[in-house]
Amino acid sequence: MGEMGVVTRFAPSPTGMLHLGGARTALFNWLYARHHGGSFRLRLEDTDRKRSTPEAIAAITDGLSWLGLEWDGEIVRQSERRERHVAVARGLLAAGRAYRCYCTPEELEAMRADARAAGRTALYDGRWRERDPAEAPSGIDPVIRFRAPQEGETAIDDLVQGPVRIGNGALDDMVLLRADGTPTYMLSVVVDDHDMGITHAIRGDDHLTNAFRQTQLFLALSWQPPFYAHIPLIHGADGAKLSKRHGAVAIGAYDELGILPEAMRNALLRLGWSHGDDEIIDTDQAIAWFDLDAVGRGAARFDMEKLKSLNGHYIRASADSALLAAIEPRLAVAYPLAATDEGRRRIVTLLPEAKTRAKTLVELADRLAFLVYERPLAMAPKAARLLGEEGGEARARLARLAGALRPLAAWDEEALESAVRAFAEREGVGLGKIAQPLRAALTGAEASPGIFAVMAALGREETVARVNAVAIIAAERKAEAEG
RNA sequence: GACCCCUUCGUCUAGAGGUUAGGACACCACUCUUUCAAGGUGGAGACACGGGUUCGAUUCCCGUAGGGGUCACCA
Repeated sequence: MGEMGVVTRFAPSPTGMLHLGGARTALFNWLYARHHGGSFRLRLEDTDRKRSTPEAIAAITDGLSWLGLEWDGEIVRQSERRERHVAVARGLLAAGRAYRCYCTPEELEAMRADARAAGRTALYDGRWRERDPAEAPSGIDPVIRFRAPQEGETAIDDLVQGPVRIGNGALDDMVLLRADGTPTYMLSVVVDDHDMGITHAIRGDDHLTNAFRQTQLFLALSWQPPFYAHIPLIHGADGAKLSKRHGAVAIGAYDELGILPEAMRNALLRLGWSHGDDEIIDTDQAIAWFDLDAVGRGAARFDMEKLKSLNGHYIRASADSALLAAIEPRLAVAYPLAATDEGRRRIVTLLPEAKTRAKTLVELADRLAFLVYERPLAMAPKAARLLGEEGGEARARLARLAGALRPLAAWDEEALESAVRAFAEREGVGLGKIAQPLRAALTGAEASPGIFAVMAALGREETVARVNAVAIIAAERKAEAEG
């Protein structure tokens, strides 16, 4: 309910992948828009055509879709709005709020080198600001620079950072139009934010100083700047800004790891934002609670372990059908049986048990894989140890157990449990003495979901067959050796 | 270097001028138990430092240190 008219935007440059930082920026914009009943726009800042690729665009839209952050309206591609940007720059030029600068790149470089050597900030010194264009050297295409205010200061009332101000002397006359006539990012952002009616620009705080420059431009254009909210960056394990070299991983990698989008949203939300002691916050709750005033100002590091813990929670809360759909393809790659009715039946039967044990879909699939193995099962070393040697007591007992189980009237968890317990009593051993070798025989591993659930999922035929595969053969070999 | 921002357990964080400084993940122990998990119970673990202001500061102010960000005809 809320004030209509809130318009946020996620405005990445499609030059690489969508990583955690970008994903969180998108999430915050999306949440803020949804919370206020406004709209969330997607804009591609592709003014640097050389570096913008279709692959990168797909990476962004795929990433957002996976995260469940639907944008409203059409995607705006900045490169397609070039004429408008140029027109605005020309207007500024005509109004005397911009001017032509004929410096060569070499000249600018020398200027900066001098400034650095003198211990000054390497700002453009405005050498063409008041110079007569008649003095323009021939053969040089000029850039158009903004005639920025040199006195006073520029202030923004940032929704996260609070009031921040900077002396105008710390800013220089930025380039609006390049020598080839194309608009720069700084111009495009201002024009597009205005034209799109963006009310709130929520972005990483690496843009904080840009906000001052952009505010100056808005003022020069007599436009109303949006509210700014600069959220702290997510840092890598080394404490530095996430970048391609510093652990920036594409959001899609988390999908491959078996992370659920809702867990990712929850994790990202809790990075720099909190609501008292609440940790598990689903998306509806997040929309209801989210606001900018609870966003912290310190950079946070991403913790994979916490994500996995959250993911485990959301896996446990997921419907079995959804989990089946997610893991079946993963399993079917190696085990075709997973994609059959029988395979699916086994998986679905065991899912309620198995999902309490997995922190990722990959783990879940791994723990369920034994259900769709072909016989004979490969035994893990520890599992083989549980079985003991061929002809040994453990295997002999398993052979007797198979005989006891085969004629069971009902084949469900409850019936199986009482049958096995009764068998253990008859044998005069603890349940563990039966359950562990049985687990090895049925799963090939020493750890698995509850053994009765495993048997129920495998079904009578497969259970008996797997037990006999390790027990009968061994017994026969022993008989052979003795006879 | 200049400008700007930040600093509570290992990590993410709550918190208020007076609290046993709370929670979560991770860690340890116990419990449950057919294994492994999950669950339950308990434990260890933090206010960067120095000055102020104040009856009292971790909280407010100023410094210091440390960390981060920005200084392109990239975005």
